[in-house]
Amino acid sequence: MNHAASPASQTGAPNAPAALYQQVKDYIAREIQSGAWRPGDRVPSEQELVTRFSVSRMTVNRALRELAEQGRVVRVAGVGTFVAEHKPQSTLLSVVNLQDEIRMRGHDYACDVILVERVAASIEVAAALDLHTGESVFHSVCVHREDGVPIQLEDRYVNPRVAPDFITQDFRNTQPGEYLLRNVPYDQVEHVVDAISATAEQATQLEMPATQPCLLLTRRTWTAGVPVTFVRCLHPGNRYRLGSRFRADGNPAFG
Amino acid sequence: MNHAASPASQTGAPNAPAALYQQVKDYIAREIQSGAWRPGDRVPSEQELVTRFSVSRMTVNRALRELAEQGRVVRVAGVGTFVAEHKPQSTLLSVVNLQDEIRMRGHDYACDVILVERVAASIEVAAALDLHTGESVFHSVCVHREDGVPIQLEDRYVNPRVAPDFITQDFRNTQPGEYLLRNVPYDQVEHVVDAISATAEQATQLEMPATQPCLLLTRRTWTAGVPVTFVRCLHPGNRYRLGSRFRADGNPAFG
DNA sequence: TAGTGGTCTAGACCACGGC
DNA sequence: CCGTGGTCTAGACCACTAG
Repeated sequence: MNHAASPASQTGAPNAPAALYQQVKDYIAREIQSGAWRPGDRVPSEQELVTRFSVSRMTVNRALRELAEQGRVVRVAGVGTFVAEHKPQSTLLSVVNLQDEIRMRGHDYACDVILVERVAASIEVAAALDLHTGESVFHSVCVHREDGVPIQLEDRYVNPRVAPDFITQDFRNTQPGEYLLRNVPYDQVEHVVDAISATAEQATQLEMPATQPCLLLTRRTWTAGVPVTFVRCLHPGNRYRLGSRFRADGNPAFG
Repeated sequence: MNHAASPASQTGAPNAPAALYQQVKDYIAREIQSGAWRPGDRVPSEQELVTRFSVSRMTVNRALRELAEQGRVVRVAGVGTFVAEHKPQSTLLSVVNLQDEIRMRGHDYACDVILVERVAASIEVAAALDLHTGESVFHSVCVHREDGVPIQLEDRYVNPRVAPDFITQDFRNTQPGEYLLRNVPYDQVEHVVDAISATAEQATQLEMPATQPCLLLTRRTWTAGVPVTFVRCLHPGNRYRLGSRFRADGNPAFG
């Protein structure tokens, strides 16, 4: 194995050998992927890998730490490293900011704010925002358009405790979601995707036939554990889809 | 700042101070989150942080590297580290293995294999699997059930070049997707989610009314760059949803 | 007590980009 | 040229777990 004095392992280097930690990582990943090491099997200890690859412990440690972050191995201090049980066959789908996504496609983005009001929380909204039924909440409805075509009907509820000035904003230039992102950034988010039919009113607002199935993206966000917003985004099924591309090595590349 | 001789920063330690790299990470994350450092702003160099926090460069490097992995900063070798442009408001949704998911809920899982055949690739299938139209491909159709209720109609095409024995398998005990996972593990995957209407035949197979909107999950997988399988999973909208919960600090926790 | 992983240090060499 | 980040080393101390 080549050492510190060896050719570059720099990002840009064209035909450079992989970084040492990456070589160790690849080796372990291959043993797991090939089935040579089964789930639950013990992975060689850091010290064993140090001697086997003739690298320092920090290098082996980085390889194992990153594999653990990816969920391929489980590390237990004082015990050892093990092949993760049952490669949780989960994959990731990306949910991107609509405005950025549309503009990145080079298309025109517009947002019609249909409604901004203060209402009493329904049972559902109160539960979602962790408030009492009947408490005052902010409510907004907008239609987002791509090149003039409605792409999303956004039905949003906002917790006045964390965004008291929401109701007094001028939403002609900044859409509600954008305002919240800038002023009440969240640190936790929950998403749910459903396929449903639109109501007659929703179909009208989205300028689509009522028979068209829709994608419903429901999102809740929190900041420091306090609910910020609860929003239902309704997309005509023939005008919107969620997608992702994922490479095994760790970094997802979305397209 | 406390040093090597300081109290534990071990995982298990109850009231131990955070690890030094974590403290540096937290500091930078706070400056960004609070808005003190705007997108595009330069983050102090590793050397500056080393002197400011009186820690070693490796420690600062780990903090910055992990922030870069999370997409909060962008690092350019030879130039510097910068606050990431407009936190690409993307979030992740998990797509989990259906069989595991159902069993994890404590429900009964079953799979009816409707069909396994060899067919000539249509234009669409040929494009998806990177084959020529009319080339021979394997085709299977199954219905997956949760407690007897159809949850997914799986329409799968398999590249015979990478899974030549697919057609000769006995799928009474192992379902097609499971066979592929075990024998032709993939290293790249693409997912797309749509909301569509089921055809009459599909509605019958799923034992659902034809008017019910459906979630269509289309997946393609590759191994070493070669397409493995192209599968369309159709879910009745009222019996299935995709969901995720994401914490800001890095590791998504799905529920 | 011996082995494990978790963290940290104080150096080091390298490729890159801007000056 | 210098400062930047990317990587690597050969040690070190610690807490935890098991025999």
